[in-house]
Amino acid sequence: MKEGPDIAQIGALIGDPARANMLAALSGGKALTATELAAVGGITLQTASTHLAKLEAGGLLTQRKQGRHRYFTLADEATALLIESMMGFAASRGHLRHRPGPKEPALRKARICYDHLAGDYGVRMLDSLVASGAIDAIGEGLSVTPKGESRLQCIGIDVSCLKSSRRPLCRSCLDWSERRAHLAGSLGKALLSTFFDKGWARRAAGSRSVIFSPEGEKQFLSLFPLEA
Amino acid sequence: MKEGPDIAQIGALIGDPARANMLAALSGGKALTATELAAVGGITLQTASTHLAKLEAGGLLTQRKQGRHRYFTLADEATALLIESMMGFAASRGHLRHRPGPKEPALRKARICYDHLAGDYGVRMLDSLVASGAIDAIGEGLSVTPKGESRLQCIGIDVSCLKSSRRPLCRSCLDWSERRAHLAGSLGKALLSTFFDKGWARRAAGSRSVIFSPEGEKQFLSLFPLEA
DNA sequence: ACGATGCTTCGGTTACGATCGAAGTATGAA
DNA sequence: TTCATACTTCGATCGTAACCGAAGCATCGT
Repeated sequence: MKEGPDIAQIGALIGDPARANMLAALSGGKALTATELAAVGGITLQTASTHLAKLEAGGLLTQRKQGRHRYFTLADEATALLIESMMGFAASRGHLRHRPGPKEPALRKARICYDHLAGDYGVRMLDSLVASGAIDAIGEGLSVTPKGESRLQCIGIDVSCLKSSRRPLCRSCLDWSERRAHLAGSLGKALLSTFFDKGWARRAAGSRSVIFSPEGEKQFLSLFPLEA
Repeated sequence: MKEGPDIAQIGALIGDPARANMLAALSGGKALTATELAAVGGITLQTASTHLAKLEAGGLLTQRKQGRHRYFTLADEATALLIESMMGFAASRGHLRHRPGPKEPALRKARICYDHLAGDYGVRMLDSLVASGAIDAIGEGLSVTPKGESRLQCIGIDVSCLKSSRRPLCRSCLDWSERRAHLAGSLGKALLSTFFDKGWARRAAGSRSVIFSPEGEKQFLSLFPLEA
């Protein structure tokens, strides 16, 4: 049976706890240094260095050096999607990292997934966009309606401009905490950046959580109401 | 960093070569016995037994005993999708199982992916269905048009009947050999069974290849022509 | 030039898990 | 009952890879 691609290699790469923690941290979309990644992996810098070298050789990471720092990021969106889909799968099988206790409620509420909004708020946003007819959900796919295009324009997002990029405009991404889809793709990214720009939300310090300001939360909830 | 689901566990499960080979074999959709799986993994029966126990405990497999045999299958479609998406990812990073030589051309041409058709022919089928207007491809999603529904009726597939099942009708599945989408979901399954029923094609003995008869190939190609 | 910081490489230890031989259990056939 | 097949469990071996201490580069600040 020497046919087909080798799943075992990438499986083994993701299969080490230290590496898995690093990848999960990087799926927050931010570039991190080797030292930071060593911390999230719970290992020393030397060990982290060898791990990172393996991940890079395996095509999961890219690094760029900047001064005396080395910043690591996930290789591309496909890698981020793989990590996130494995998280969804693991959650569905009850493989939780420690105890299934209360966990981080803030993380379930709103967090970053690569470059877009996930968690309860991410799912709510997509639900609301679909319910109001701004996005068409056909089968597994999503597309922006003309109505939605003008509505997004009001929020300050130029959809036609996003369309010209090579990256898909809308993509649905399975949310591991909600087990439902939220909005990814360039539109998902644009929406989240808009929230940041308007000061409605900000990233938490050392985590993937997204924290809304009281005013931002009010705006967000009125902009994306739950269907009646 | 004790947040979120544990990717490392399933990563490690898939990360062992013997287990990965077993899973790849099972993603052919057929139930296999422990002895058969030991063969594809290249290990003894005892070792295979412990591997299979781990995979089952991890929620990747289910077994049902039948007489003195034990038949193993992938736990569900989500598992099959995960395996296949990892294959796609591995292929995109050039992780091939041995040498990237000529490989199995039959496997690239047509093979089973869980329960539907993949490979060159699988991709061609979806392309043709989209080009002829039988299936709408919106963003990442697929849906059958009224026109397509009547056309499929002629082949002998009752779409409205398939719609009533809980499983999604159309789903696109990334093909690792072609690096393009082919048709999965209940419609993909129905199409492949139809080909089998009509005697157009059959499964190869110990492989995931699908072999078309000369007559079946002719019918298939005329039914799903390439766009001009 | 000097030390400090960020990271890699080397060497050696350690631990985990994959592996198989042998023995044990279950089902079916004679 | 007896033997054969299909599989699991036990026990022991062995190899690999994760790990860290220490030393080696590279870059920056002063």
